[in-house]
Amino acid sequence: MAIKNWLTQLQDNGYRLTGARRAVVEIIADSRRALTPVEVYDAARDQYPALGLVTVYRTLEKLEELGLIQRVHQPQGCQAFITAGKGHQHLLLCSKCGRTILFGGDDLDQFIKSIARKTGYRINEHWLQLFGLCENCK
Amino acid sequence: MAIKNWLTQLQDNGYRLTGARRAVVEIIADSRRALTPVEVYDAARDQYPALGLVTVYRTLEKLEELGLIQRVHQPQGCQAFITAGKGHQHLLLCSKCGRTILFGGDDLDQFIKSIARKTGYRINEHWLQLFGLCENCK
DNA sequence: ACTATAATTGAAAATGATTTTCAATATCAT
DNA sequence: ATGATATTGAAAATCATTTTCAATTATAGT
Repeated sequence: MAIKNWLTQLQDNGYRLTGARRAVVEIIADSRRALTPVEVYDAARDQYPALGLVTVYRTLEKLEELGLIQRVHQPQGCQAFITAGKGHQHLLLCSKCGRTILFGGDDLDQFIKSIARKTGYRINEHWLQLFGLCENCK
Repeated sequence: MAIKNWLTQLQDNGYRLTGARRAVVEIIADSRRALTPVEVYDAARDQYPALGLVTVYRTLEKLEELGLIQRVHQPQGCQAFITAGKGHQHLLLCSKCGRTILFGGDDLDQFIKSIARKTGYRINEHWLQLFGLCENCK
C-alpha cells in the first residue's frame, strides 16, 4: 500500500490531493520498471483522461523532492524514474524487460573508505547500478 | 600524449583527420573534468574557430564508439563526457570543482557475485560513481 | 603534384523533451 | 458553503540534439 502512504506524504508536506496526482502516484508507486514521464502520462490517463503531461513532470518533481522516487540513469537515457525505497539503495535492472530490483548496499562501505584514503577525496555520495538479465529473460 | 594516440586510432578506424576533429580531441583528451558538448565546442573554437557544434556531437559519438571517452551521469544531467581510460574504470567526481579521478574497481567483483546469487540475475554490466570533495575543495 | 572519390563539414531546419506563462478550475481551511 | 490560494492543462517558449543538404576537404591512386 505504498500509494496511500505517498498520498499522505504529499498532503503532509502541504501539497493538495488531486485526481491528477492520485493517478500519477498510482502508476509509479507500483511499477517495478523505471518509467519515463511520457510512459507515466500514457498509463495514468487510463484512470484520469484529462491529465496533462506538464502535470506529470510537476508531480514527478515533487515526488523526487520528497525522496519517494529516484532518477534512473541508463545507457539509453536518464529520464526515467522508479520508487526510491527506504535508506540508500542500489538498482539492478534487467536490460531486456526492464524489471528492476532495489537492494541495500552498505557492504560497499569498506570499498569506498579505501578509495577515499587513496585519493584524498571526502566521499559523500555514491551511486551504483547493475545491469543484467533477470531470471525470466536470461 | 593521449592526443596523438587518439588521432591515430581515429585514422586506423577509417576516419579522416581533420582540423575540427583535432581541435575536439585536444580539448577532451586532456580534460580532467567531464565536459558537455557545448563546453567542448566553446573551448575548441579557440583553436579552430570555424568549428560547428554539430561536428562536436558527431566527433564525441565516434570517440565514444571507439571507447576513448565515456558518458558521465550526474545529478544535474547526463550529457557530459570524459576520458574512458583503460579497462573498466569507475569515476570519482568532485561536486564543487568537477575534477575527476578514474580508478579501477575489480574489488567489486565479490559484491556483485553475491548480488547475482541472491537475485538470480545474470549481471553483465555495472556502473559506479562516487561524488565528494577533492583535496582542494574540502 | 594532380585528380577523382567519398567522407566530412557547418548552416539551417526539423525534431523532441522540458519549462514557462496564463487564465480557468478545484482543493481545503474556515 | 465560501474564499483564498494551489493546481490545472493548453499553448508558447526554450533548449538540446538530430537530420538534411550543398559545399568543402582528406586521401588513395595515378
